[in-house]
Amino acid sequence: MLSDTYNPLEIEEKWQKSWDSDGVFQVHEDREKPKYYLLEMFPYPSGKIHMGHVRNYTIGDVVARYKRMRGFNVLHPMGWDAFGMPAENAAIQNNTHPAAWTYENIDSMRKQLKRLGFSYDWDRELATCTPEYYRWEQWLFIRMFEKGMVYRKESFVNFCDPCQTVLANEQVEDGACWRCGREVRQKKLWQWYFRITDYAQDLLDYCDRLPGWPEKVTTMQKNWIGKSTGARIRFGIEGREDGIDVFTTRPDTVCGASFVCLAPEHPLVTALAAGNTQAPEVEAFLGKMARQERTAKAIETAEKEGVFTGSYAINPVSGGSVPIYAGNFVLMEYGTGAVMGVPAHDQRDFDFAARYGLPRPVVVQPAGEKLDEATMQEAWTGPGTLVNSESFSGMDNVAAQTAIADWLQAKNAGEKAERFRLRDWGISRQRYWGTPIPMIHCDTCGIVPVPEEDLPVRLPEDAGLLANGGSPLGSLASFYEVTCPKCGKKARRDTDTMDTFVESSWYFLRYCSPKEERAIFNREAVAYWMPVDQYIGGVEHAVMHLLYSRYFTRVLEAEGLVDFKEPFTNLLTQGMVCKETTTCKEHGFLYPEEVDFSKDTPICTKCGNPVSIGRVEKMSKSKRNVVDPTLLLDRYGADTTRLFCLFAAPPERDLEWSDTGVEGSFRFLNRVWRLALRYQDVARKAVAYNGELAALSGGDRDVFRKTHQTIKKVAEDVDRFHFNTAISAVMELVNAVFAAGEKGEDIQHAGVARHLIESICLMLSPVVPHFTQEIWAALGGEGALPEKAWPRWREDALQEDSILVVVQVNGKLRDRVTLPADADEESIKAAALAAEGAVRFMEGKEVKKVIVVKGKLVNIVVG
RNA sequence: GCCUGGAUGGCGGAACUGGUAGACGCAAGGGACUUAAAAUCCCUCGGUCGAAAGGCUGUGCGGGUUCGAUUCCCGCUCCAGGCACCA
Repeated sequence: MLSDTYNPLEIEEKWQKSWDSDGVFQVHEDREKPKYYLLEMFPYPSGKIHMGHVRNYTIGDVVARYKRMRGFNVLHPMGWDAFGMPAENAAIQNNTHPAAWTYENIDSMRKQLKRLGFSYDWDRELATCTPEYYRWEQWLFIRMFEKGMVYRKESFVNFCDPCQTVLANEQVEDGACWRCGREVRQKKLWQWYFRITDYAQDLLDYCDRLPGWPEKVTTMQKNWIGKSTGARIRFGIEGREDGIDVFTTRPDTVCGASFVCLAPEHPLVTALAAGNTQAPEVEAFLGKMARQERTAKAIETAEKEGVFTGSYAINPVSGGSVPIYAGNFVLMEYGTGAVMGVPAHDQRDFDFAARYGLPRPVVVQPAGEKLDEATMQEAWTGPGTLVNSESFSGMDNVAAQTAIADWLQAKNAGEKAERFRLRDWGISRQRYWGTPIPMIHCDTCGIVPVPEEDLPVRLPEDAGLLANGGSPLGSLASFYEVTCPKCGKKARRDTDTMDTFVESSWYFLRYCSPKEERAIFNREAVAYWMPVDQYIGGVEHAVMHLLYSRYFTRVLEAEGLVDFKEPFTNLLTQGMVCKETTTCKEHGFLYPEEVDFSKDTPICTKCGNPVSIGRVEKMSKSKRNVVDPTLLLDRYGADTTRLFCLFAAPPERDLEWSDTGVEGSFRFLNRVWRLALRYQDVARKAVAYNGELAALSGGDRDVFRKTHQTIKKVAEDVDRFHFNTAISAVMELVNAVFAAGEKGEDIQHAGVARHLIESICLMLSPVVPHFTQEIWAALGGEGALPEKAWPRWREDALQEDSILVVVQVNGKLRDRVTLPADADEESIKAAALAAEGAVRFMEGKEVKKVIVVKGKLVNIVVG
């Protein structure tokens, strides 16, 4: 029996316990059933779940439960992306240990997720900060090192001298340290890199073989990899034996080069300036560059500037001499770290030449136009015929690209070349809370990996964090003092940790056998479960995380550990949950509960100062524009919270949070509850009707038809992840039943009533599992609802008796006619031409054309 | 700056392959029930003209293709995400 009122908190706890003790969501490899691996991006354990998590995991849970009802053996795991900077920041702020802080957060977040009733197999839970997890990451790192997939090189980091610490890009605000506010400089450090560029071509090729991914994501990845074809051209240097290799996509314009520009870090810059009058200026420029932020955004928005090195380069085709500059718009990591400047045919070069008064010779003349160096307002980047280009003059510029590259190759001064924008993946972090890099530096033997039997290299738990945010590992002798595994002499352990993207690049494999102690994963388990059938997570991960995971899978494939290259067959990128930010002058970003919105101007509850309302942005802990779902859980329960998240917007769309509307979802559940109450007595004794529609009449017929139509619609909508419209469809069904009752056409047939309530329970069970289970049980339904089969619909029960045809005249709606469902085209046309509303607009005009869309619309064209 | 998306009533959204724009829900207004309130139920609800019937207009802006465009094409504007050390 159902209680008179819907009491979510009681019901939810009861069924969660019941499912838990029955092990309903535990899964094992089962060859009898088709497998389905559903994965949601695991969370960083920040302490509290936020609406973004609730949304992401609700979407995943609905799909997991739906697939299970459709007969799949569903793997649906959850865990924690537990290493990362916030733990260190919190540790400094609250004087706790990152580990203690992290594990506490995991405990409280696990509780919250459990309250939401997600169908996870909690036996598979993992946390990346445990030695059981990261030892396999270290093991893999060493294998990659042995295969040459890992190397070291010098590169720059943001460094704050007063704090003596490396800063993340996020920790640099307008070129200054977030902690002390002083200017940040670029410091060179030796760092570890993964050779992801080895796979650039393969990662690119497979972007077109991922039909289950949104095209926008593969497009973004293609652009990120950024393949370009062109040529490497070697310019000579006056007075020197060596030369400068430039990469260009426009070898056809080589004779139009009026300068060569090097990246500031290019090794030749100081060498070329040495001993000439430009030396001091070059030095000043490099000093300035060392203070400039190195994010792509900063580089590309900064004004193009450069400095003459005092040396000249020799054009290998024209033999001309051009000045060599160093410039802030040339990236050392891309191409060769040097470009040739062709102002007439490249806008960036045009701007640079304008600033430094460099000539801009025209070498490509477009058809029907005459470019003139003196009067050009912008670069010409289109096609044309080569001029002033030695023996290549008169040639079509596209043909010349190959011709010039071939010519250069013959002269040993260049060749055709491909370049990728993608750079190798730098993974060294000068931080504490991460996976220790399992390497030892020995003065005698060089770099030696930690022997496998010594893994894991554990993070020392007694390390006290430094107030400035620096890693304690570098000054913790008990950690770094080791003996060399090769020669036994004193050596130093690597004190850097890995980028946390490394952990998330293979966790999906570990879920298949999370407790495996002898290997990174159990190969049979991985062979059964992988690849992930459906991966769900925020769009913000469209490039980096997903690309790194694809790369890791390739590395493992090359190692022979897995036999597939792509980890995720289908991808759903959900939109972000956004909210406006609130800032107080004194206290910075404020949580919504720290703002008093009751006055005309919002007030900071800490100091009483007015609060300024900022842009609507992705909810994030650092911006504090987060909504705490526990408030909703306490008030409405998990089912209403889940229902609202799905109903508010389709998954791929961003969701601007508003508190209103949750009430409506709660109201809907209460409405369904009352519907169940109304029919429970008759339905409990009945068997669900499963006969022909034709055998029913009146309200029974309408309700039965509407129920089947709804079953069909909901299945179709869930299949394409349109949960909001699926829910709307059930709302319409419920409304129709109530409306029929109002009209005196209430359900008479007990079997139809039972079929209705059962169908609603089954259809809504992935969304509101506790609620539907309670009603199901009240009808006398046995067992766990999540284990039942998805309802089927009868084709004969979908048939309407009549159709509504819209009548347009010249594309404007003029009338509607109702016709028998089997009306043929001729009778539809005749009815439309006779429709009163249409006739008025046809008077005195000639009917030129009649377009009939069968069963839907007639458009009469008159003139 | 570059790459990728998005924009529809007061609000969230719907319209699946070009075919009734605004389903479903929120908010608002009116009514019923109630001593009253809550809950519930019913009605109205893009703008504009009109007493009504009905007309005109309307999917960020400007063009185009089409019998017909929220949907396709071209050119913009604004917003969001990513840009390699936030995750």
